[in-house]
Amino acid sequence: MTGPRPERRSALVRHLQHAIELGDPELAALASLESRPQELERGTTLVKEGEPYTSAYVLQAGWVIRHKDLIDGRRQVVDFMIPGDLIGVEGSAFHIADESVTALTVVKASPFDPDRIPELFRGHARLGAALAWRFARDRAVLAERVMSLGRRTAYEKIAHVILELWRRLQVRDLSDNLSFWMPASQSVLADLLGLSTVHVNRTLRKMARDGLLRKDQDHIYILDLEGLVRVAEFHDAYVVGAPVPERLRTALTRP
Amino acid sequence: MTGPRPERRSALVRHLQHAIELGDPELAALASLESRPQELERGTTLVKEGEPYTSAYVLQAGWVIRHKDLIDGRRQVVDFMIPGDLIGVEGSAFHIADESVTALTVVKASPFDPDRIPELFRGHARLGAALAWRFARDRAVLAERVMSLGRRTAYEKIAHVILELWRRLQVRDLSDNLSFWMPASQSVLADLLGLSTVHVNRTLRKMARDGLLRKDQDHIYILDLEGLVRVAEFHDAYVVGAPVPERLRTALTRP
DNA sequence: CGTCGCATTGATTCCATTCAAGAACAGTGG
DNA sequence: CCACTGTTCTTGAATGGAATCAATGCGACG
Repeated sequence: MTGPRPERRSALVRHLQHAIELGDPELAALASLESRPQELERGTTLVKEGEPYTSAYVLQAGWVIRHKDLIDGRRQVVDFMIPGDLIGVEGSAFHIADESVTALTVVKASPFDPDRIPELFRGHARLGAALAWRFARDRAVLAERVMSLGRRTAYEKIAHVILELWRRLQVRDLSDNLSFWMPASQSVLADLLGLSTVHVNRTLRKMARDGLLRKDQDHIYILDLEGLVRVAEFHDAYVVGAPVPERLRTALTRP
Repeated sequence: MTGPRPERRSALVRHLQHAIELGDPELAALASLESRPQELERGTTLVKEGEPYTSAYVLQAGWVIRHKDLIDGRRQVVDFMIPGDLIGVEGSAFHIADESVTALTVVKASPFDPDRIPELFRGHARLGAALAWRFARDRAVLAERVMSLGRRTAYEKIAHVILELWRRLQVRDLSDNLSFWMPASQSVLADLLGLSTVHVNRTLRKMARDGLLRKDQDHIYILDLEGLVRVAEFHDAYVVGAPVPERLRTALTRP
């Protein structure tokens, strides 16, 4: 209801800690990444496809998209990034960016040097593990997106992303009960789901008529959770909200 | 030309070493994963969506697919896995599998206990880094698949996967010059690209007429590499074949 | 108050699907 | 060695889901 809301404690720490138990040295290392957030205006390009990675960021507030573009203008949004996400960490593993990253809203982000990542790996095995877990989780989300793009109908696609976003936000305490701030236009949604804007509009309308969900300027209201889950065949348990196996969570606690 | 070909040295070691310099202890640890390969017949399910992970494997020979299925039978192939890939490592990070893994051919695979992964992380930071790099690279490949599924035409989709596979195989010495063993039927290809079998067939035909590529029972022959690259807007440099930044490759060499 | 981005709706077109059915193989067993 | 059977590949015809083209409404903003 309230638009972007400031987090109390660090969303980054909170969700990495969900995966791996972190000790004081790790927390200190992370804290140093989160200093001096910059404010970036909507539309700012943080990473540009085809160019070298420059800075990396911890996203503190606002939404950002990863996207790829074809020369003739076709655009594919690969994923949304929400507060707590790391932008441009891949810079530690690749020279050249394979996706662009663009601010969808005004954004607060703490820049840091991606060259420090390997250093973190060396000094803090637990952070390395947490980061690997994170990459694996991202991969799982993308695999689900592939399923949507390849085999789901427009109606099912929309149902599925909405549920996915809802859960991702919920895990970070960024959603109200059955509604959340969603600053993506129908056209952005279209580019995420491989549809045309017009068709997204029509489908959204239909879903509202069917009493499943409603979307206004920048909020989503889930009207029939059960219904959406059924339509989308949404299985949350083993992706977004999956608990991390104990053996991994604590395996590195005593080095 | 020759069907599946046995690798001289371990494909797993070869490609992890591409990312991170490994020392003797790491090599020893990996060697222990690659013992006693089992032979599995075509169609064997190694991992089943919705069920707990059991064993993990190092794929030694043959092709395997990761796929997801909807209740009404629609199927999406998420990715191919080729010799040197690790099957079911996610088992260390998740309880329940979100994808099925099925053998597309007769397969040789070395089973190992996924619970050993966290242990590897602790004992060998470099392996942890290599694994993280691997997840990141998988994610990049999937992002490119998302682009294909969302915004490319059938013609472009096929051109793109073929090039992607060609490069992935090449990096592991599994392709001949401009042709490679490709044991996926048109129907599997269709499920990968979000198309119908019929349309894959027609498009493949057209691409052959246009002199771009030819596919027979289980081989792909690239006839016009330049042409394919142009059609697909294929940028290899920053995904499959990307060199790993020196700072990461060697960052952990002296702990 | 005009402009610009976003949402909405109608009309038309098209890429890809579905349905159908025959051909080409590969593997199996008599 | 050859019928028998089951995939996989091919091609034609009809249908359909989503795209494109086009036009209007509407709220935010300088």
